[in-house]
Amino acid sequence: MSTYLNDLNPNQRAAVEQTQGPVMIVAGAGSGKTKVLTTRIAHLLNNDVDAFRILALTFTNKAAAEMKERIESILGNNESRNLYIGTFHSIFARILRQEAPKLGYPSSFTIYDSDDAKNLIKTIVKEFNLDDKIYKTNTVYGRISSAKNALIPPMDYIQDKSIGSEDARANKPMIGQIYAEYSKRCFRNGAMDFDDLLMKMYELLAQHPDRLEYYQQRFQYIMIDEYQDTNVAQYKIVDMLAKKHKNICVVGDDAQSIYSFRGATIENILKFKDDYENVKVIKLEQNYRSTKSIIHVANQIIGRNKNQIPKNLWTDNKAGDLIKLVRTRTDNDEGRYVADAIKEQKLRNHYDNKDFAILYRTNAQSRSFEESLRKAGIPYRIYGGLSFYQRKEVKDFIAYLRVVVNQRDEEALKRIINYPTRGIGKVTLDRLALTSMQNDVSLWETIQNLSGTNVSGGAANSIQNFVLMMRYFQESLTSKNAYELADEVGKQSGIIKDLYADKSVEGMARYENVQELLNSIKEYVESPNEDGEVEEDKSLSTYLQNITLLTDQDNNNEEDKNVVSLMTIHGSKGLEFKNVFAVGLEENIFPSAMSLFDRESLEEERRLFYVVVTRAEENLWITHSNTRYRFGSLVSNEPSRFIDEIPKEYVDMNYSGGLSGSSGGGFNRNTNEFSESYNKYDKSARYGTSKSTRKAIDNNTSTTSIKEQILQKKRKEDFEHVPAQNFEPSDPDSIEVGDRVEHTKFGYGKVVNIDGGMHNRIATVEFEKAGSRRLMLTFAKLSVEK
DNA sequence: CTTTACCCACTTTTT
DNA sequence: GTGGGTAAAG
Repeated sequence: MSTYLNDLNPNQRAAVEQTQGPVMIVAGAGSGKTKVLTTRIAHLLNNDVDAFRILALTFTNKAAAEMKERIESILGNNESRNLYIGTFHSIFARILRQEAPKLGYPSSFTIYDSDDAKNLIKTIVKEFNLDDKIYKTNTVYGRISSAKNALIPPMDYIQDKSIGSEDARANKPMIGQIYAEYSKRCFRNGAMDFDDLLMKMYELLAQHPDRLEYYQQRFQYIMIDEYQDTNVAQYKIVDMLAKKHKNICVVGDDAQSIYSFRGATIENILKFKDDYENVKVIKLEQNYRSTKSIIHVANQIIGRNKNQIPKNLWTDNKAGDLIKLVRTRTDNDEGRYVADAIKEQKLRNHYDNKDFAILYRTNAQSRSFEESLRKAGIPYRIYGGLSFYQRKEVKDFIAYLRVVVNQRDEEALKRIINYPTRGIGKVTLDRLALTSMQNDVSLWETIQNLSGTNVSGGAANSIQNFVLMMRYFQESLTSKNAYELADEVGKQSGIIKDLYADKSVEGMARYENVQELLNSIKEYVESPNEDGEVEEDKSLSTYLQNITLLTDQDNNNEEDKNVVSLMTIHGSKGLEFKNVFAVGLEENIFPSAMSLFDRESLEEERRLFYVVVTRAEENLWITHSNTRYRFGSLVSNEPSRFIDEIPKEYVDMNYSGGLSGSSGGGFNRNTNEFSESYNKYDKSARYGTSKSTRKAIDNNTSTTSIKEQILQKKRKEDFEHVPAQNFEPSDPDSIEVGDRVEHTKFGYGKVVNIDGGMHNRIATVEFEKAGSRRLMLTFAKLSVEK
């Protein structure tokens, strides 16, 4: 008998062993959800279920990769190769490649990312002679995307009265027409966008009963991670697939639903029980990740939300430290503070770089942290943001490859037809576009034969040469592997030469990026297939199919492992870190300015706050800055309302001790702003504590030690030092053991020891009232008594 | 036709 | 502060 079941608690084990019938697992943060899912799959395999019969869907590549890895390590063999584990998008893309002809698409269809999609929309808006101030690309794209995620095709969209009046009210009555044209063009270009991967999958199953039958039969066991984040399309597809065998297991946590902007509807998890008969509901409520303090704070926060499934998250872990609250003066100070704190923690508690994460609400906030970490010599990695494949030079190069594989891919063709510049300018392109539109053919077809166009002379000549070159590439498509062909493209097209010629810093970086792309293609060609597909095909087309849905974070270099992680809170879902810095806790940033108007989106922001708090295993810092640069100008933001929602007895305002002083850090109790917001909080405190969270506190056996901490903190606060009027910090390098020093907050004391290196000297100071403290001299602001 | 110089809109969050 | 788009200059 296998031992893997013994590692599970009773509820986890029940979830694993309940393999038949519909199961809903409500899994709180850190309750071992991934462990349950992976063990469950291993258990199925162990009980003679064929890997081919199992489908497991996740939302991110990261989650899918982790599941695969963990199943392999449980099984100790590569039986998992035949499993279908992946994101909704990548699994459906794989199926759609095989079924493409049924839908009229080529199996080598291109996948448009949102940039491609937006460019196409922009083109259409222009062709329709619409005002792009009214028909903003992002808005139109958003409308189309939501329609697709709700499985509304263009004709239904146009005919739907309520949608029509909604668009009319917004003064955008033509969106339906744009949507129709957009779909037509995607189809003609042999391209699907992200949303099509869902919608076309649905159409395949809905319109082809034999395919539905086939996939129902094939996927007898279906598991879905993060079910609270599914949208209507995902829901419908899964529902159809599972209808026959009804062995469907969904895992989710309504408290962590943070993707409604992408069409996710919390309804799906709430109504699951109505969709199937005899649904087994299993709750996982024991948290194995975080300290009691963190869990308590998290429960308090989420307790403020109205809409939720009642649950009681608890932990047996130690009480842990209080939440460290830090205010800084500027965003750069915030960056510096975090870098210094990481340095200090590493020295003091022997943490590795990988034990730290800096989590922010928007990608744009990463800059100040990048800068400070670089200066401090701390290695880091930014996840998300502009991924490698989205960089202009990489996209340009890939555009060549895309056209070689699929000539109809018009977005790619437009990128490269005059890159590097070959004398095919705007006027020429406009003429070509016009002819294409009149004849209703693709741009590629138009440029095959220029006789019907009014393009001539140098431009016509260039186009002919371009066409010849692309045809030449296409001829090698089957004879050359991906790397050989890509290398050829780089050289013949002139891209490499063009990039090499630019000797500026950015230009060199671009050149290196393209070289890196070529390297990765080479690696792809030389590495064995681990996809589970039995294909030794290393052609360019298979390569492209493999990368389009890879956003980033796939290059898990060993050397990259022990680094500080920077990412958005959305990106951090499912991950855990010993030390978490939740940064930029300011009104208009977090909660986002967009969310302040209605309760629902504010609650979603609060769930997001819940997510970031529950990422932390041991220590959680919450930082915010008085001022920061946004859109290039200085703005000042109020502290986030979420800060007030943390029970104040769990907050250590003095944590930043050494940082207090003019450079900010911690709450200065002389500014009454903070106590005001606390008074506000006190009045509403009762409403904040739900029954379930209160129970969690009562169950908390070692609250005493937390109380003890709170008492200690109170004692610390009992003294108040007013610095001398002429207080001026001394040069940190001049401070020696034995000096009598004054600190702005801790008062007078004596330096008893100094350790640490040249630029991060740490002094141990015995203060008369504040006791013994270890302070980093670079920012402690100590004045030596003469 | 290409390069340069300004202007603007941009910041939620992801596949 | 950036990147893309447009208008004028080369």
